Amino acid sequence: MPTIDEQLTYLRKGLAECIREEELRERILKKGKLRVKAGFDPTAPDLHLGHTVLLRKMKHFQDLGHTVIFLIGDTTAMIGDPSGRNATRPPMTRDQIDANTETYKAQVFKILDPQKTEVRFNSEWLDKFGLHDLLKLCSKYTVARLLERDDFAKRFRENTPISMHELLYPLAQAYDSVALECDVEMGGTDQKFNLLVGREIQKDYGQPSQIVATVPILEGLDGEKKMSKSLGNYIGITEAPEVMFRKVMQISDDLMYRYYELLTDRSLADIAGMKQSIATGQLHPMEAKMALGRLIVTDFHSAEAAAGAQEEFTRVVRQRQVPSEIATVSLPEGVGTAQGIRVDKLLARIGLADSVSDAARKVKAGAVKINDAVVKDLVLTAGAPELLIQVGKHWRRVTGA
RNA sequence: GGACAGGUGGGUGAGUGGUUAAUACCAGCAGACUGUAAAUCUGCCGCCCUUAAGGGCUACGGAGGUUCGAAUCCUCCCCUGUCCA
Repeated sequence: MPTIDEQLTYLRKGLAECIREEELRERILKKGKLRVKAGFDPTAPDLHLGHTVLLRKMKHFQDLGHTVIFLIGDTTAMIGDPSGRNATRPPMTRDQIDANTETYKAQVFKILDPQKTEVRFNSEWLDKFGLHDLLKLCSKYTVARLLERDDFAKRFRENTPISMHELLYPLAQAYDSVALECDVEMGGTDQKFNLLVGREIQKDYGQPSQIVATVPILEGLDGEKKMSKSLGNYIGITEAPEVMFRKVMQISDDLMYRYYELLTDRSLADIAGMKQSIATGQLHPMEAKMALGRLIVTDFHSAEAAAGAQEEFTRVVRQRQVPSEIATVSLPEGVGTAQGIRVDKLLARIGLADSVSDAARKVKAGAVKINDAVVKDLVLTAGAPELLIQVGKHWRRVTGA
């Protein structure tokens, strides 16, 4: 067993903040096995690398023998965390939640140890929560304190609406910690306020205050906004090796170091050294980025898959050769005319364009290649048994022409 | 309950009767360049019909109305905010 200092060093690495570390030390020494919670929204079961920053850290707690509680906020999801735009969401059916939970498990256990993980739902206690309970909970906190939260403060200042139930979100989340008797709650830095409310509320319910550990929010592929599915700047952990690898290669050099730090086990010293080598020209940034791609693909697939993904990237992207795997579709109905095949309609039908109009625009822009020749005419007259179509970086093979 | 202000395309945000499918910026897509990095440059950026020229439809919170013509004017409704009670 590592010493307490070694344990703390292990846990601290990659944390944005730990409130408070002394308490964490004491708690570990006193209690040994801690209960570490993090909450997840049941509406978004598709995990991406942004989520894995937190999951990796949770795994570190498990590595030291602690219990991780993977909390699915099925009831709080009806409120929606106020940082989101749509404040109220329709309730989900039990079936939907269960299905999403299974999806979650399949993904989460790529990182977490199932033996040391409790999967829980906050409907377990929040569904029984009556007005009396709610009033008691509300009496423990003040409006002024709630309005300290960044986004509430901003919206209040800018006179944008804040609905009553949104104010309840941090309290409900805090109560989860009471119900689960958490020792530690983890979340992204954007969760800091909610996590701190948990500390206060636990005290009011006669429990020791949880330690709050936040992880940085991972920037998306654009390097600006946080990684999210709705922004489309994500790498999903169930994506194909080739896709993951290509997406990694898309990120900027600056972002690469950040990804190394938050998504791999490379030490900070290592990363600094790599940065230095690149600055002096000893290491090509592309090599470093490909190494990152291999690490990430290996985590979610395998080393072989990673090597294959890199080969594919080299062949398709760098050498501009035809991808080894191209989706094959048969020629859809209604795209043929007496003169030939209507390329715009074809592209729209097989998903290479958003609409027929969009497809026509792409053809006009010279972005469409069929059998390696740029398409200039909307009507394709040449009768080939098979069409190899390329629109930018998207490919399709069409049979039955 | 009263007075006032506002609701425009994925986002921000112009536009106060026609020449506006709607300025600009961001995002997005495609092309050039390249390490499919960044930066830069170019084109595109509602839907449908038409090989093309061109045509049709839908759109500025919702519903009506005025007008040859409305995002722009009027009425009612919905939503948001401010002030008063």
